[in-house]
Amino acid sequence: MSKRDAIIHAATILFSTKGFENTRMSEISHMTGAAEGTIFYHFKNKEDLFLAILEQFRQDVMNEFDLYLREMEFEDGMEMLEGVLSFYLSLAEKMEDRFLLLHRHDAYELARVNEACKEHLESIYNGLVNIFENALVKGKADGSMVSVPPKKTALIIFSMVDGLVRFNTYELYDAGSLYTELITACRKMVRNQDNSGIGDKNA
Amino acid sequence: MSKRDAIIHAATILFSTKGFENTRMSEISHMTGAAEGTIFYHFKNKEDLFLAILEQFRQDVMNEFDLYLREMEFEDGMEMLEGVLSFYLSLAEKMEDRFLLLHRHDAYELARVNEACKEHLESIYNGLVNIFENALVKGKADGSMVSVPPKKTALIIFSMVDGLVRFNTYELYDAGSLYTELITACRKMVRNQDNSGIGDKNA
DNA sequence: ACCCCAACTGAGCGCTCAGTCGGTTTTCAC
DNA sequence: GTGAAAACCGACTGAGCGCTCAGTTGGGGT
Repeated sequence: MSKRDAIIHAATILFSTKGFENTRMSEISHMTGAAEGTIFYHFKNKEDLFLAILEQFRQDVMNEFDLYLREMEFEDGMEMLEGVLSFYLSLAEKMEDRFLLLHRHDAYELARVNEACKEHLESIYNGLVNIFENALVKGKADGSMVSVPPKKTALIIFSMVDGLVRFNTYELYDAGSLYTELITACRKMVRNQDNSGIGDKNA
Repeated sequence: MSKRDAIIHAATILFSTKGFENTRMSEISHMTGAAEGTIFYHFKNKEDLFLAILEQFRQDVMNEFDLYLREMEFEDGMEMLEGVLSFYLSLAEKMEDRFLLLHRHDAYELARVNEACKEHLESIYNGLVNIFENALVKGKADGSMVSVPPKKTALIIFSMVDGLVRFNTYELYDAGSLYTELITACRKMVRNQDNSGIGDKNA
């Protein structure tokens, strides 16, 4: 592992757990065994290091999803949605620290003044929401779901699952025990079962 | 308005928009006209000031909900859920800065080392989730909803609405345009009508 | 053997900022 | 009016931190 990679790795953990501001360059240095000067040799400043981490995260997440979607074959949109949901949750567990990074405010702060950062963030979010949206479009086409506005519904589903992951990292509730309820809730939201008009056929 | 109140007010805005770490005591001083020494006369340190803000927020939110629930009379649980949802969203707009504070990571960070902070946070979240839960229990009792696990469903609904508010503050999507979809989604999740055997409550 | 240069080093500079302290003003009970 | 306490003030301190820079190292090319 090169010094540069080691620095990115250590900084990811520290930025995630302690936050950008609360992480000292000296800590990263100490954790990697690299001198402080070395960090500034590879990254022009602390902010630049942060962006490198974000970019790496984006690539890794998208790669994971690409691989997953390529190797899976879904019967219909409903099945795809469920698959994508649970894969998202497993990813959030597997890459826990970096998801935490996304759930901090540091990146959004930086995005206000740094165009590159804003692009990274939007690209990450759009990528994720698109995956859900694709499932919804597929489900609509094959009749496994009712006709819902795909983009908006995707956003709602995303905010739901993202919120749960957040609960977990905040350690306020055990979100893990909510996974089955989450899937059930999503299914109810979009399933095609009673053919009523959208929501107004009350028994 | 006393100096102390002015300090809390200014600090709330600054902590919300700039974050705890990024807010200088000198800024709070400048914004209020109070000298820096005065801030430390009223609050023993920066952290203590932060906790005072949190506590104030908790009280205000709970007061608002108490008032709302007292003056409203709901036909059934379903109506209550919708009312509570939209009131939550309007509150988030009205108290935008303080909700932003809740969506930052500062408080959760502090909660790890500060017991009082953790208690404030849990009390805020439990208070909010309970409100949704009460609506679900009511709906279950009066038959306007299917039988769902109230606590878990309340958590899911809460994470959904909270996620939307977050989108808004992050300015990534216009969550406002999603409000009607949100209500629809919730209704589908819990409504009592002919379901294909999942939850079978009678009309 | 020699050079070159990318990689790396770490002491230290310049600055920032939470918190202090000695003092002044305001308030108010008697 | 008087005294004392509460409220307020702001220059100052000192620890901490991002970043610099002059110098070292080591491996590959000739």
